[in-house]
Amino acid sequence: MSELLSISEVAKSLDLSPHTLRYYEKAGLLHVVQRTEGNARRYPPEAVELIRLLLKLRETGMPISRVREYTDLIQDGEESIPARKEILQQHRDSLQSQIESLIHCLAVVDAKLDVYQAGCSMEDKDHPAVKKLTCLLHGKEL
Amino acid sequence: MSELLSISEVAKSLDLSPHTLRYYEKAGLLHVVQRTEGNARRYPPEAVELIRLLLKLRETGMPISRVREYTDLIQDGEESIPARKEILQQHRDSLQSQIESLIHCLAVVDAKLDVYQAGCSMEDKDHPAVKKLTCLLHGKEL
DNA sequence: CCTTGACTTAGAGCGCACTCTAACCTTGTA
DNA sequence: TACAAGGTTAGAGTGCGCTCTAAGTCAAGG
Repeated sequence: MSELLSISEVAKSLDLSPHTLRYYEKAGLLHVVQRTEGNARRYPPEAVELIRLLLKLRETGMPISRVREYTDLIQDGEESIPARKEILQQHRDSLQSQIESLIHCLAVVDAKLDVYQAGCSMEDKDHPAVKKLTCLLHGKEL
Repeated sequence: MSELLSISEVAKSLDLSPHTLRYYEKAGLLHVVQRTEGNARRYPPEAVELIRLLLKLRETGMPISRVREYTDLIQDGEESIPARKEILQQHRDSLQSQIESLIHCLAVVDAKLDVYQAGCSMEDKDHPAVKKLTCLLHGKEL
C-alpha cells in the first residue's frame, strides 16, 4: 500500500550498509524514520531523498557533527531556513576551494609526469619541465 | 656551509609538525634524510622538494601505503621510472574523477540553495528548482 | 660543570567514520 | 509448531593518519 521501505531496501538503493543507516540514525542525522508495530524501521520516500542529500554532504567532507546541525535545523521547521541556507552556503564555499586545490594538485602531478616524460633529472634546474614543477610546488604559478 | 636543514626548520617551512615528519620517515616515505654525528636528522634541499610533492599526493587522498610504493621505487633508481609514471598516471586519473564528483556535489548544493531561495517545499514536485535538485540527486542530469 | 633547548626513540592515545558482534525479537511460510 | 530470514539493541573493534608522552641524549652558552 504505502511506499515505506525497509532498511535493507534503502541500503540497497543507496548502496550503503544497513549498519551505516543505523549509525547515522544514532548520530542524530535521521529524525525522519518511522517504525512498524514490531519496531522495524520504515523509510518514507522523503527520508530517502534527504539521505541522498546528506550523502552528498558527507562525500564532500562535511563532518557528521555539521550534517547533524543541518538536520536538527530541519526539525525546527521553516523558521530555520535562513540558518540552513547559511550552512549550505559555507559548505558551498569550502567545496569551491577544495576543487581549486585539487586542480592545483592535478597540475603538480601533470608537471611531474612531464619531467619523467622529458627524461630529465630534477638536477636540471633550467629544464622547462623542472622549472614548472618547482614553481608549482612553491605556489609560484607560472 | 651546507644547505642541510634541521627537522624543525623543515617542519616550519612545510607547515607541519616535527612529529609528522618523523612519522612519515618511520612509515618509509623518507629514505632521503641524513643524520649528524649526534644522530639528529638533516634534510638536504632535494629531500624538502620531494616532501613537497609527497604532501600534494597526500592532500589528494593518496594513502600513505601508496605514497610508499612510489618512494620505494625512487630508491630503485632510473629503471623504476616507468613504474613511477604508472603510479602518478593512475593517481592523475583518480584526481580527475574526484574533481568531477566534487563539481557534481557543488551543483547539488547549489540546487538545494535554489530551492530555499525559491521559498518552495520539496513537495512542489513540479517547481523547476525542486525538479532540478531531484534529477541531480538521482544522477539524471538535466 | 650545569643548565637549557632541541633533538632522539618506542610506543600509547586520539578522533573520525564506520563496521561488526552477540544476543535477542518478529514475521511469514512449510 | 518450527524454523529461516531479516529485523532490533548496546557496545566492541577496525583502520587511518596523525599527535602526543615519557624518558633519555647531545651541543652550546654562562
